[in-house]
Amino acid sequence: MSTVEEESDTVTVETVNSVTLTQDTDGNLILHCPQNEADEVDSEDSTEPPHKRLCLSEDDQSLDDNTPCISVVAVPISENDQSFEVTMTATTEVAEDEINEGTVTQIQILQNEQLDEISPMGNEEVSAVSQAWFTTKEDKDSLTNKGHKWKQGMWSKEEIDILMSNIERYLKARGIKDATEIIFEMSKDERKDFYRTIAWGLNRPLFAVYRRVLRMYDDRNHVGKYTPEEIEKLKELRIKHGNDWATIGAALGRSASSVKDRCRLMKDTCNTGKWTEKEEKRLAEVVHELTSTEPGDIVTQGVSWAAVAERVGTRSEKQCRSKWLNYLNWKQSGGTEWTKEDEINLILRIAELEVSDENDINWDLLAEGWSSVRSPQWLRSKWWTIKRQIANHKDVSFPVLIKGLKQLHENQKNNPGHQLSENKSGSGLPNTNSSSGVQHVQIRVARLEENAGNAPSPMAALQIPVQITHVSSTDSPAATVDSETITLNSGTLQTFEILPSFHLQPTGTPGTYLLQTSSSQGLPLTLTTSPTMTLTAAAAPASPEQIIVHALSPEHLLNTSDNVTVQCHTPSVIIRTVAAEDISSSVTQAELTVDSDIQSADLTDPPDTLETNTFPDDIHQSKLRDEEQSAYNEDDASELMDGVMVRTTEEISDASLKQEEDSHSDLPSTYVTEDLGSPTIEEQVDQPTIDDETVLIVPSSHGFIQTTDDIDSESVLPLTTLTDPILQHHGDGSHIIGSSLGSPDSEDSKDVEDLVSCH
DNA sequence: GAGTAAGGTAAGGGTAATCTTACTCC
DNA sequence: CGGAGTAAGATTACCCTTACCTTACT
Repeated sequence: MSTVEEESDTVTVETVNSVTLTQDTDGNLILHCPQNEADEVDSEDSTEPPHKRLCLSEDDQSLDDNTPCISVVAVPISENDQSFEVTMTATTEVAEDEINEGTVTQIQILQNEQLDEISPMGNEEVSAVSQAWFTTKEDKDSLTNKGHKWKQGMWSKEEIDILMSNIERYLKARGIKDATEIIFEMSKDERKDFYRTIAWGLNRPLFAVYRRVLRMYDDRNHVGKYTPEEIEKLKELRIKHGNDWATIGAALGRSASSVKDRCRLMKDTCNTGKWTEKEEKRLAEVVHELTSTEPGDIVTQGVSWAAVAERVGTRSEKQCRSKWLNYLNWKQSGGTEWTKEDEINLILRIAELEVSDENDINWDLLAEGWSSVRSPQWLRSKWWTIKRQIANHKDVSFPVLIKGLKQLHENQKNNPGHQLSENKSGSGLPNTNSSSGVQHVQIRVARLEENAGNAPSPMAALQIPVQITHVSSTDSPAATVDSETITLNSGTLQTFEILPSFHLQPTGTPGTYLLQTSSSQGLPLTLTTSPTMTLTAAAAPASPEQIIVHALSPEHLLNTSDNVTVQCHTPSVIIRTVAAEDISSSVTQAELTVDSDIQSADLTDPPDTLETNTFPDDIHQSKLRDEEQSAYNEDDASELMDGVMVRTTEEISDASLKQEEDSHSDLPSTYVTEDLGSPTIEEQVDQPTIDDETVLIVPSSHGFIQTTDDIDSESVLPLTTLTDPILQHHGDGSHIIGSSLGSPDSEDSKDVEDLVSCH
């Protein structure tokens, strides 16, 4: 898949026919190369075993520009063991057909006695970009003319990982403990090739790598906010040393760039706070003057803010820029107010771009002709605000983020009656009494990516994309809402994405994961797999008092090839609530059994050992995400809300709920009720329903039924047919609880509210 | 001494996050 | 009137690129 450009004569290439792939908790694929195979390629008689590194190769041809880039980190298992582990991470989009057709047909082991002299990255493509210092325009033009492109902008986590890994390897190879020794203490000669070496696998100019490394290891960087004392001292030093930032920084214990940046904000003549009309007028005049534009013209680029600030006199360049781009430019040109519809439009437009990386968005283009957009920069900041509605937006892929936001806002659009503002007054949560203090937690099974034809391993069995949101039905739902997106790469054979939800972490018990919130909300949910999937909610002190579990619509799943869901693969689904004090001795509060005819995947199947030409999806996540997004685009948003809903609640005090309680006097501790705002159609045991969702409410005096209650099967809700479209699609499922949710959209809308308010 | 690679500095545009302020609602 | 909540505006620490300079090596 990628090869080494500079193969020296000392390099020999052997092909290994099979390796074992596993996956670590980060979703990285670990390739285990058996020692015997490694030995086979060890043809040299040298007393010291040759270094080996791994090379994924599509064929014998050299790389071209379209070659997908996979970062490979090869780590020897031990000094004496010729086995090694390789971590691979896909870094660019890979066409899935390439994957499925097995274009990666060989894994080559290269051996070289001076491996690190060739590449620390093993198989990384040697980017001409990363090996060029180029800071001059000529250098850039030269590379551009040769068809090279390189990454700019903020470093991604993947890039930093690669960089750190490279540095680590460099240090290890030379027995150096601390990178700062090299960076700050060694002479140029001593650290020869350091930057070139660690730049492998990074499509950034060497200079960018150099700057990044300096920042990373400079302990005078990231010191934080300047204290008033520091500011005073900085002023003195500035007078004394002028623009000698290195000296000032040294005296202040700050990096040169830090003091330089801070000084940019400090102008004796600078005002702070609200701009006066006079200042605004002056700023506008200066901007138009310096850009040779007329009042009313949109000016967002080509402004020398230092020059503007100089002329404005009372504000710094940053202040001028911010004021202009975020307000004045728009005001001057007669822009319109930004509305909620604009927000939805923004998400839709971004989604339409179908970019896999946020950096690929052309904000200038996006902002063009959009009267309520104040500037491309402002639009981007607006996007940032929207994005932050998802708590862990940083942890998810861009397509997934878009997908979640799109769904969220589409639902809002479709269900304006469930806006947060209405929630606030209680109308958005008709099933709960706003005075009850009841909190809701929603868990939505979102979507699953499956590598077709392969059964999951036990550890990979639970690949349940879930979306969890907390909603308080108190007056301030937003305050308690948390939501985030999970991406799970469980096992080697399946990849899936999870919409905004909680972190799912392995617990150490095979097949058991712990769902954790990123906030202090304390909602540990334990998911266990086979043969029955169990969702266990442990009631932490701050835990919510309602749990709602959704299963995806069957259409959503079955319209895709990766229709593996809990419902599809397990004979039953049990949803339990447990008291916080004893989560381990989980007590069934409600059991929802969902028979499924679908046995497309056996959760207990042992893990497969992959052939080298079998590429796991994980490597191609970006592609899958693209697919996922496109699949999503085809879905009706409401479909996502179809499915099973189980809810437990401590206090169900609203009238409608009480009504239902009355109607279910035969189920003293179990209530079947309508979904939020939806009429309820209760189903008797074993009665099929034709509803999209089933709701089960289990009251508990503590939000969760005490573990000591030890509810057995008798106390489990009576069976009824669950009319889950998923199940219907797969034949008739027998279900325990049935309750109609006449308006899935309304629930959908609530999800949206939850998400919107989660930040 | 010239050429070149590597390292370095300063300027300034930009981003992401927090802080502050103004406003609204009760 | 005042407190709480919220959104918008302001601020700022840090990031990144560009242009140009310096140093060391061949």
